[in-house]
Amino acid sequence: MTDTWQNTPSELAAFLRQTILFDGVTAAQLVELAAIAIPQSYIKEESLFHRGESGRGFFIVQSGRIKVFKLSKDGREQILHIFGEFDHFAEVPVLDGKPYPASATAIEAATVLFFPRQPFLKLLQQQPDLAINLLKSFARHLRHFSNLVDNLTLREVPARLASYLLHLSQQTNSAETITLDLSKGQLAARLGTIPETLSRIFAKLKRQGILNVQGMQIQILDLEGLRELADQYNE
Amino acid sequence: MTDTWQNTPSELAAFLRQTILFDGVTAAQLVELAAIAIPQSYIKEESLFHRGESGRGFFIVQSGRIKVFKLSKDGREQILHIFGEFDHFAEVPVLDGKPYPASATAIEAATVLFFPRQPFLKLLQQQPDLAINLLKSFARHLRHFSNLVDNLTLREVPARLASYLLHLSQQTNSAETITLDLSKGQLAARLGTIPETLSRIFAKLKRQGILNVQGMQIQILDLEGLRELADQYNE
DNA sequence: CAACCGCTTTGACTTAAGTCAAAACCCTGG
DNA sequence: CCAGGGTTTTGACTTAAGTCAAAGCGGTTG
Repeated sequence: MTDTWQNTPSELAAFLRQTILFDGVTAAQLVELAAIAIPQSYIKEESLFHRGESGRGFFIVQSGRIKVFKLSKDGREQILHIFGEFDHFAEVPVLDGKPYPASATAIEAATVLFFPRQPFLKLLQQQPDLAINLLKSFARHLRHFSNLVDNLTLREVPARLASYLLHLSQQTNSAETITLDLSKGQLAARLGTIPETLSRIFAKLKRQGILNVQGMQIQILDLEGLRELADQYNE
Repeated sequence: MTDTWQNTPSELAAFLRQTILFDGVTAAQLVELAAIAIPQSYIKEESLFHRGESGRGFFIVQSGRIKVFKLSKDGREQILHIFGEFDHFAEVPVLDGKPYPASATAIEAATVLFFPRQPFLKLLQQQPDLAINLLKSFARHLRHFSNLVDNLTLREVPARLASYLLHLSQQTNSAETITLDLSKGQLAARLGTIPETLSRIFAKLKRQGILNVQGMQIQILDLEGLRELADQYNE
């Protein structure tokens, strides 16, 4: 990890203004917040923190992507969440003072702003709007988790993959052809499975004429079929 | 569901004072909160709300227990959380205005206080301390979920059961012999499995001399063995 | 006290998904 | 342009856990 200092205070404030977390915060408050933020940069695969470490503060992503994940005793990985530009994460330890419940690693080169716990807590108490914003963001996370649990335990892997692809295809309105935003290995960890299983499911969907797969390029040949698959319960 | 009105305002305030959510709230504020609370009572197995319904408000448990759960398309149930006295739940829809992400049912006769969304939101904005309390409680829930995910996907059923039993035995300091707080069927749904599987695991642990099981009474014969089992990663 | 209903257990079987190992496939960098 | 490293795929096999059906076991209630 490298501390970076190329952000001028006003650049920082301009960036913070774009995050949902600080939406509606006054200019003066934004300056205070910017004052406690510590810019950091991470190279690909570099770890931000490990499960169990004491929670020194939380992060906002300026560029790149960060994965938050759990590891099983024998090393299998379950990705809980992937955060990109303007997202913030690891606020839980800020509030309860306990250790990070999961680990975080940059899946590509990334720059983040680090907000140390104590100074941030003080600002949080002074700024009710900020607390409400944070509450909304927690609500979003809780929803995400409740979704994740039902995906992982109540639906099988093909259905999870189908949902994921449909979700991707909605985001990129290029509909027909989509590009995976993760390596197959990482996608497996996101979907709660292993690369071999994922690979086999891709092969099956190809055989069934639902998809065309070459590398990270996925062509959806049978959208309806994919929807049906996902419909083993969706959102 | 029955509306009940036997709570006098001061009784209500006295009760609210005991919840973590309203810890540190001034007496005046407590009165305001009590004024918007609607006491309700539910019989065993009665539903409080279903996944997908619009989120009209949240609840605090006065007595009894409520389970919050997800259902798979073919009817399998995954319990996300069980709430007891002084606990509050379903605040997420209050903050984001979206539908309930899961369903809730009384697992035994219960009385709850219902707080309608809009009036509560107004109070929330006026009371920064309340917002902080709610943030802490969200933090607790998020931790719970992150734990749940790793249990359900990274550990197998015997380990989950072992953890559950150890957890129970810690709560009730009666160590050796514990009483399940859920029927076996419900326990299975909590652990992310089905009654048959749970039953078989109990049988195996009996055979191995780790447990003695008769009905809801569990005797831990080999604490160390149980710990090892759970140690396929615990918190 | 017997009939009945719901929970729990047991048995036999199926299946989704994981393991282990080897081959194929890309790249990327010298 | 080729070598070598990581990633992905394929194959053969194992295994945890689910399904379906039947039996066992209370325990409540008329």
